[in-house]
Amino acid sequence: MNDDSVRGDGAVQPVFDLTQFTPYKLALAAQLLSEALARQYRQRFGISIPDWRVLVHLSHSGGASVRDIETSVVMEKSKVSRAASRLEGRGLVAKRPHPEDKRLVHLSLTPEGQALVAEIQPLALTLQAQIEADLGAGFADFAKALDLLADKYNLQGG
Amino acid sequence: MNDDSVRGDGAVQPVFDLTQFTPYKLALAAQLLSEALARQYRQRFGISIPDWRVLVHLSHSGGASVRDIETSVVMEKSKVSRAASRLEGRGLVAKRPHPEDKRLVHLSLTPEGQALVAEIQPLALTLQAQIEADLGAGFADFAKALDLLADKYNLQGG
DNA sequence: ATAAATACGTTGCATATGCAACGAAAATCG
DNA sequence: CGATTTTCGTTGCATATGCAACGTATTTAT
Repeated sequence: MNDDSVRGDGAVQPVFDLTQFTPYKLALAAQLLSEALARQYRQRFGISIPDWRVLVHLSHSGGASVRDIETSVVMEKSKVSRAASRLEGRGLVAKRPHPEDKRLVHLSLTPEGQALVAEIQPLALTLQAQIEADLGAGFADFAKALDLLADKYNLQGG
Repeated sequence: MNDDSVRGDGAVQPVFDLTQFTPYKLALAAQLLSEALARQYRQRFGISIPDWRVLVHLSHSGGASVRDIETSVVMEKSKVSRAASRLEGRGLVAKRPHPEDKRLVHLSLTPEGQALVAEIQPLALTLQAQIEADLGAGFADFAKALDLLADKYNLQGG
């Protein structure tokens, strides 16, 4: 990444190889893994990754507002809103007005939604186990590094 | 991630926390880092990440076809084609017919394109250095893990 | 040599996305 | 209290994306 080459004018121009650039590697690994996952979710259950994230968060939390999901799974609120509408249309999620704060929309899984999550989770757990096996002893450090980067580059460039 | 909870019917349902799911963490870190980078590129140079990838590859290779870029930086050919057209429109990239194979479009940087790359590269190198500093001794292993995952999940789910 | 199959790059189309604007509701301030 | 600000969720709009289809060119097979 950092070998230097001398140009005709004598100035030094670092040789830059995109494939050795960490943000690129990170984006690539994330893209490939997401695509692999998305293929499964889509083919077998007809849901997208945003859908999946909403479903999982609702399963985990037992119910949440759009804003809750926006912050906890880091999705634009419009993306959450649209995913929720899609899922409601499929009968997987119920939208109810919040009794105390009428601005909020309370989202929760329907029984059908719970059943779907119960079906998909094993796939995710299997993938997780596979990744942990792939990375072996280095897995914990890898996960920590991801957390560190996400924390450091969360809003702002460092 | 793998704590189990017992449901009313006696069956065991693993508790699944999206935020501990590695594909999610990976996607999140990649997204945040990409956004930080994209902000800089866009604000200061008016280019997108696909544009940047094409520019860098052309700088590194000295010239390439759409297909070359598609495979080496893992971008859909339509994405490459559109980025190349945008960049041509801005005078940063030249499109020429390939002399031997008339199916190919030979892309190369114009002097203006070279100048732009020379301006942007320091930003990228700085970010790279920062990331390496953030991760410290663990950087090399982290990079290796990314390569391993990208390799393993390249086309297919493992 | 001719036909069929493949490769390359562009474009049309349907969908997904981010962002800003909006209306409704709640919180804060004077 | 009443007025202003802020919050929440949805939607309109411009843009970006993936995928398939297409025209052209080359390679392979007959």
